[in-house]
Amino acid sequence: MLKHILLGFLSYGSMTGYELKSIMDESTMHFWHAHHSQIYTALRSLEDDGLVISEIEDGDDTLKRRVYTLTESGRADLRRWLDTCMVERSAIKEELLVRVFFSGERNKQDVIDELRLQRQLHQQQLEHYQALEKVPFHGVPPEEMERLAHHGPFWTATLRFGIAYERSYLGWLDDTIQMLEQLTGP
Amino acid sequence: MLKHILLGFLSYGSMTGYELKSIMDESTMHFWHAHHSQIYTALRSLEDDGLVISEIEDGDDTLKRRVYTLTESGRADLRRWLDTCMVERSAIKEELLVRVFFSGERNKQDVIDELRLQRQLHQQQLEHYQALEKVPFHGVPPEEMERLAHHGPFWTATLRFGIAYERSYLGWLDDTIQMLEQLTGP
DNA sequence: TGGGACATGTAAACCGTTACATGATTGA
DNA sequence: TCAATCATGTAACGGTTTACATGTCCCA
Repeated sequence: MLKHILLGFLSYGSMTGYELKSIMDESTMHFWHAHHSQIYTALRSLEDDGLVISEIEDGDDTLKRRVYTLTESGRADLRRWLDTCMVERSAIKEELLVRVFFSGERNKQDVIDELRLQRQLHQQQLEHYQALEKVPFHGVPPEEMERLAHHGPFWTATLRFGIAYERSYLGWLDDTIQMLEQLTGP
Repeated sequence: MLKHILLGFLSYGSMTGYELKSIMDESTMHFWHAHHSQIYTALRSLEDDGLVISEIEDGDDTLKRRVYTLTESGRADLRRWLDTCMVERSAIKEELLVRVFFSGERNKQDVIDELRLQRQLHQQQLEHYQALEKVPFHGVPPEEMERLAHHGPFWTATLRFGIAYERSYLGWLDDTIQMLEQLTGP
């Protein structure tokens, strides 16, 4: 998955590992994230497979930025991946739900407090998405905007997913907090 | 995470790896899943750490069922884990969103077809949850129901999450399909 | 001159998936 | 006797996280 994300971003233009990490933190963060260590090793592995090539940016200064460029083989691999439709749902892994599931023996107020904290976090996340929605092409340099304009609707769609998800999450948290408050016993 | 799920189920009563896999497939499946291979190795590792003990069920027949039982140490570990509140949101990893994000160069109809297939899958999943909701304590043997009754509201809460999630997912898919249909160009 | 952003990596540990592998029990 | 279900495991591989490790550039 990460490899295809990297190929996807490199299809927009050549970039360093650091830039890929930054752009992911600004855009795919809410549906796929990766640590910088993972990105650097994935890029090396993509290079071993001939899907990208790298070169050190003009070596007149000591700061060595390794710029990665998509190869034809890499572009073909990306296209093949995109053209192969997903035929399953992607599975959810939500730690909070595991905790709620096993919370039958916990102190009721502790559970409520935990859900209220999560409520805050998800509220913040919702506000973050809503702010991003107002600034289309956040993180895209102005000179690239025109060339990438036709990606806009797709980027916006993923953002709308995030907004719908957080709203639904907040609704569930509110319902569950209310249910717990009405529950008798500890 | 998986280890705490196993400890959680073993806190209800002693079980084999096979039973733990079955019970997970019926209950935590929609927010955490694991393969049997992972469960068997995790149980061995929990035993190495002294959190569970196992014994082969009365050896008069050749069928060897290894029954795991929570130790005091395991129970304490579970309690410690539950008493340590989560202080971050759990991150999402949704492959479909990655695909949508990079779908700007794809054939529009292919994307719509992919989303429609996902629509079917999520519709099925919603119906599955709605069926489960009507049968409280599905998968719990009748003689255990009373003892586990106070877990009911928590189990139901996770199911309600699943229902809200799938409804929200379906709404997003419909919106996104509609957006794509109105989009000009290939 | 110190801190923060920029920039890149390695190593170990851990988690998760897929494939391989075996064998018993039960009911049709 | 055949298939489904019960039952348990190992091995290889790949993905992910955490910690360790280093050094530059630029601004205050």
